[in-house]
Amino acid sequence: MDTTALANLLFPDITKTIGDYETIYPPRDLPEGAVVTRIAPSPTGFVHLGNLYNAIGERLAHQTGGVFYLRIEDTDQKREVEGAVEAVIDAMTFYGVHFDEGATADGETGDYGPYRQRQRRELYQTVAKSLVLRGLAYPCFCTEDDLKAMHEQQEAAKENYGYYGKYAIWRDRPIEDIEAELKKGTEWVLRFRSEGDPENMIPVQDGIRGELKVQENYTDFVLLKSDGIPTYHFAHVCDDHFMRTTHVIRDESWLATLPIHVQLFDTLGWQRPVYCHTATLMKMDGASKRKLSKRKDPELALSYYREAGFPQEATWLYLLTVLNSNFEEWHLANPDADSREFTFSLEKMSTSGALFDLEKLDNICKEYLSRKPADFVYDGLLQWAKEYDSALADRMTAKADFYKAAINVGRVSDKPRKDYGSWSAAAKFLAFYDAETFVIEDGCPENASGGMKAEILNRYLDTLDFADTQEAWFAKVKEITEALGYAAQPKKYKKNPELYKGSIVDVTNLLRVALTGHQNAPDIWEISHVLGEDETRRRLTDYRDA
RNA sequence: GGCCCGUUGGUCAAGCGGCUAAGACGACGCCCUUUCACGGCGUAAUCAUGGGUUCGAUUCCCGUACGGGUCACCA
Repeated sequence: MDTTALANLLFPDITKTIGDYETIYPPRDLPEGAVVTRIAPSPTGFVHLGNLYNAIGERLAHQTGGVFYLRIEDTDQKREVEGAVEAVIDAMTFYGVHFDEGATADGETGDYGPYRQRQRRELYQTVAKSLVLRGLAYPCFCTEDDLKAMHEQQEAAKENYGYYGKYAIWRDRPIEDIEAELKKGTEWVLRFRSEGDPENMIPVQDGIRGELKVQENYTDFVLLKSDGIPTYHFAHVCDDHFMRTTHVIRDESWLATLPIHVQLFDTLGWQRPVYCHTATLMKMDGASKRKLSKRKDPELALSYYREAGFPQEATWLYLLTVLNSNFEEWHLANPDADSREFTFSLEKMSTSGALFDLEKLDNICKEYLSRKPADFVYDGLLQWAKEYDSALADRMTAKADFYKAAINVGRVSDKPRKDYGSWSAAAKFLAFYDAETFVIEDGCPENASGGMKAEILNRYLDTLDFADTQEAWFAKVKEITEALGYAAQPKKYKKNPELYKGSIVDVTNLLRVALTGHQNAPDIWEISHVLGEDETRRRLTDYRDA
């Protein structure tokens, strides 16, 4: 076979060589050990948790004086959605992920571009042509139906699926046949001519998993699709070589095609990057685990967390505890330190698929928010509200001091409350403070309902004096409690329930429901002072008369 | 079906040949407490399984089971 003739037949317009590109994209001038990595999403409009998960590469890159960039894998035009690139950048920016180079909303920055694969067509074709020249690639004119029939045949014969051996019908065709098809205008793909033997096991060093042994690839996989655009496999190898990527961090589902990638790097004589295959986040489905699914699981979408309003930094705290097994310990020892001060290491990454634990996320967020000053919480909530609850945003803006005071209840203490872990939960929790959103949600405690309700509230209203200190106020509550036949100490009531109508818990909970609509709410005295005397009296009276 | 990856308590996990097998979340119990919280203390684990290697395996090797992933001109 005259490979030069074939190469020119297939790629008449390609005049550059691989060597030219080596000059265009020289090795990066970086310190020893610097990590160059990236995230490489496809612009489907769906930004998922995994994208953020793999953005952990940023920390690795910046911690070593390396580079973190964004590449857009838009080789599948069918799946592309308008505005998807902006969505990725927006989501990453929201979570504080910073790119040193790569695609931007309206263009790109950096010397190793273009960073959108479809704009790198010439580069891929140049590499493809060189492979044809070396006799390592050839055109295949099979139709989709041909391939389907082949697959069925293999299934029936219980043979391995794929384009190989006797099934690789275009592998050794004479150039005349190829020319004839080309003349007819038949669509073709470019396939890699694999010399691999499935008996050979290739050792691959994985940055997370250690030494892996993969079977050598024996199928003639597709390099270039019929539209001349590369498959993921080919684009990945060309790009990560010429963009001088040192570490490829990606989901473990790519482990299955690792043999192809390794084979490509090796035959092109390029140094393989360090592959780092992360474990897939799982979810419980009935009794079994399964991969988080785009269709079934809303929590796979990154927007889910933003909408729910989990604070960005706290979301990272959770992700980091899942990603790096020694992070949690570090964070416990340095609760106020920025998570970026933590030295991230690949070796500490988990290799088995973890169940995504929303409960723990919530707990981490609660802990995080409880340590923040009221102003911070106010700002965060307001920002969230502007996007997802404009009515709340308006109220917060109109009554900023009031909302700050409400947020501050139970906060200034060495044991701050942990009432909410997300902005949406905060919005719900704080609703009772504002007269505009106040509703009674819980019932009155049993021992205080009926006849005693009005009695208790009347007595309380009579003695209520906003000038009282918290101590004086509580002394009065106790007086009322005892005067009406309730035990001032819950313990006493527990011991002799027959001696009392109930305990102080019933009395205070009644007040709590009247003022907040809930049996679970912070300190009554503090709340009252946020509400002000008029509103406090109004609520107590309304509840008495209800 | 082929190939690949994984398997320590309900969940996340530490452990990298010798330990009473950390810690966190959740659960439960107790305590603190003038209410709601917060907090403190405590309870619960035959490291999937069989066989090696070794004086000694949760840790190393092989098999089995189970779980997951992947076998496209999608990434």
